[in-house]
Amino acid sequence: MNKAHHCPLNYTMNLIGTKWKPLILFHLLEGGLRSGVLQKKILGISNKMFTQTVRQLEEDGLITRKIYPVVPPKVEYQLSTRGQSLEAILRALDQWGLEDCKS
Amino acid sequence: MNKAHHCPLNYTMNLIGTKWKPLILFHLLEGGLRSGVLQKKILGISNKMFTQTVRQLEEDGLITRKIYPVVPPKVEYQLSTRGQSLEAILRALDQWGLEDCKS
DNA sequence: GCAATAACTTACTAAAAAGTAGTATAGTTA
DNA sequence: TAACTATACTACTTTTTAGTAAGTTATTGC
Repeated sequence: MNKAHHCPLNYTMNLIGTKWKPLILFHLLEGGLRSGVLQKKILGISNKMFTQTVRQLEEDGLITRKIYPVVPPKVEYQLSTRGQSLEAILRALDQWGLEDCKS
Repeated sequence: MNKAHHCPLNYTMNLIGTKWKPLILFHLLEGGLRSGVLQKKILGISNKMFTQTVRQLEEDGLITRKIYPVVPPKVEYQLSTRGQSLEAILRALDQWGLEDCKS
């Protein structure tokens, strides 16, 4: 918590209110993924934004990063407990978009 | 819909995934508010960002704007039906922040 | 006729987020 | 020994978002 928040919503949005964060979290809902596989699922993301975003998510404790000491590198990301606790919200946001599109 | 979305979540975030939009919507959940009153509730927002954001929300059909032809001006904002449909999500985001803060 | 009012606009600047392209790593395989 | 691999980093530029400060409006009340 590095900023004052008069409203918890504000706090939440500072954590996940960016273009790519919710998308990455969403794609990890079904389980951990290897870095390259996850990145390919996020259509349109640049390589830079991908690593930058997963780094922030890791710093904020929303995902974990497991490094296998092999060559070429192997890295797996998965939701932390804290990240998992966003599941209902992520699915609700997705569902809302799905239904709203119809109109 | 001005952008391609491979995932409805993406669509939703393009609508409300900014610093101020969710906050403004959230403060309208309890009912319509006069412009000045609403703005004072959003601590830290600049006058420019306030009008700019409510304009976008209106364009996107998430809030309505009622103008009373008096002097000095009187304007009231309230959630549209589409905006109301975000209620569960807004409250969930707020609630999540509240509980996450504890840790 | 001049200040006060509430909502809004505009020109300008600053900061944050995102994109592009190139580079590093270090074993493995050809 | 040179290309290949998956992951990540860096410098640089562009785009988007946000902030500051000033101005506009049209009536009311002094």
